[in-house]
Amino acid sequence: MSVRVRFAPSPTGYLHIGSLRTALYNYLYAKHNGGTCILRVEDTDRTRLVEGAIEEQIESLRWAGIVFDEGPHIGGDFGPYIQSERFHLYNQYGMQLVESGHAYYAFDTSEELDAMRARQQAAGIAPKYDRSSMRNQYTIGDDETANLLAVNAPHVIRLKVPLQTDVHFHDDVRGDMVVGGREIDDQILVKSDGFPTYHLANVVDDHLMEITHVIRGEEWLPSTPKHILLYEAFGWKPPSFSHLPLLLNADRSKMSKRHGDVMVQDFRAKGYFPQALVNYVSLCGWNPGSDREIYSLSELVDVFTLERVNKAGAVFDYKKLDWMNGEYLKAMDPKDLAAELMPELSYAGYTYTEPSFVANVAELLRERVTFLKDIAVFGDYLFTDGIPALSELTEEASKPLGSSETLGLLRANDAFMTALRAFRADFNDDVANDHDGFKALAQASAEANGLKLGAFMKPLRLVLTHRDVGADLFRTVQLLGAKRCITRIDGFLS
RNA sequence: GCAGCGUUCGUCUAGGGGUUAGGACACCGCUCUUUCACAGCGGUAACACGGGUUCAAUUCCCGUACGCUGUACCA
Repeated sequence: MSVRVRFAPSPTGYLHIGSLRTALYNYLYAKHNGGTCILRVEDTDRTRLVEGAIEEQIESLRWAGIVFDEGPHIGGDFGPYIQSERFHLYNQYGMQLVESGHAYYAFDTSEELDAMRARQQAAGIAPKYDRSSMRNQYTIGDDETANLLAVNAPHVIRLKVPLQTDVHFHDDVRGDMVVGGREIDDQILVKSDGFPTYHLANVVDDHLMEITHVIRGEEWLPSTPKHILLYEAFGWKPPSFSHLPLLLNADRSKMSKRHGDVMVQDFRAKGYFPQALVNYVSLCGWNPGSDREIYSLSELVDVFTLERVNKAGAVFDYKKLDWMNGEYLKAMDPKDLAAELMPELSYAGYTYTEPSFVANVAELLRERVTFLKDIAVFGDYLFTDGIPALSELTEEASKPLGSSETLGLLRANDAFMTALRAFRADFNDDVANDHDGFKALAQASAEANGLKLGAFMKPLRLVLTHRDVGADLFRTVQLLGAKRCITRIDGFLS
């Protein structure tokens, strides 16, 4: 039987990085096995719906390179793929369970439920729906039940968990599991508003959509026995389950917004490459069994197996993600980098944006930044005619920056000023394009005034770029071109 | 509280009855160098604890501790 997996997000907000990892593993597993990857929207809770959330999540997934074979945005033979469009199905299956005795109506009010839990708490018992003490009805033919239903008394449908039997299931990540029936609560299947809960809708849809493998976060492990019970009640064959370890905050709690940016769009906005984010996240909770760490999406498809998924949660390491992003930055084709950089440059209003020039700049500067877009800031002096004024430089860009005070000190430094004039006198287009000639001129100018090469080059960089740091100065000069260099030197000397 | 799950360097992890317990990020040092980086080289750093099984346990078993998740008419 061919593999069919699903990623089933709830449209309650932006796509979480943990959800991206879950979607990724589903995708990798499906593609590794030549199977089908389905997107299904689980919007059974109408109170938590967020407008536009589905679209945002699909877009984030698309950005990450995860493509689905079936889903609300592409269709398929098992649709609709949005649960709110399938509500009629769940009611029908809920009724079926009541009729077969696997579920029952319960008419308790929330006050009664609260009181029950309070009693249990006081008695030190685990809170669980107590069928014997509550006002509920087990049989549909029952007179009182019929009367209550006739007057539209608010009610839910609950799963009738067999107390005496243990529920067994196998998890492909964690092995064989067994949970005693007495530990499982009589889960609400259909809410009093007539809408199904996740548990019912999820099982019904996984069955109807012929899902073979459920790959989801570890937070679902405790409710899996309920799902198994539902499959058994319906007489359906359950899929196999894999519960993924959680992505954690530095304090090892479930990764959440309180501790930093955790939405995929946050990472996107910061400038991470989707390939880097996907690559990094693939390694949180799984490993390929080798020391290699850089994998493209299709390479991940080739090597991904559920057997190599870990059991323990993984703390998300933003620093390692940064490193990985840098690896991608260094590996990419400068032409592509230039194309991606272009919007930043036009936004900043820069004039030197000829693609091959930008590609050269990107190739030169990418060694020293984490994000591509940093090049636009870090190398601002390359993209304009006028040298950016010290005061105009952003704080981010000015970390290793000289100050106007430094420039003043330079002007007071006779040895440097004389050397700079000597350098300026012989500097021309040829020098700007000849590494050895450039170095010889710089050296000669410096030494004639008793300066070491470094004591000349560093200030020269400051004069030309208004920065203390940057790429190799010769290559910088080459990219700047003789004309701009001369203008800047003259500007400083005048 | 109850239930389930988990526990190898700070972090991600490899490994697995006999290993100098390997790699990566981070950190530190050195080299390179006109700066900052990059790179190269080197370094600090881990099997939670206690019992058992065994000639031998970090690895298997049982406890304990700690952590996490769940315990909703949320998903």
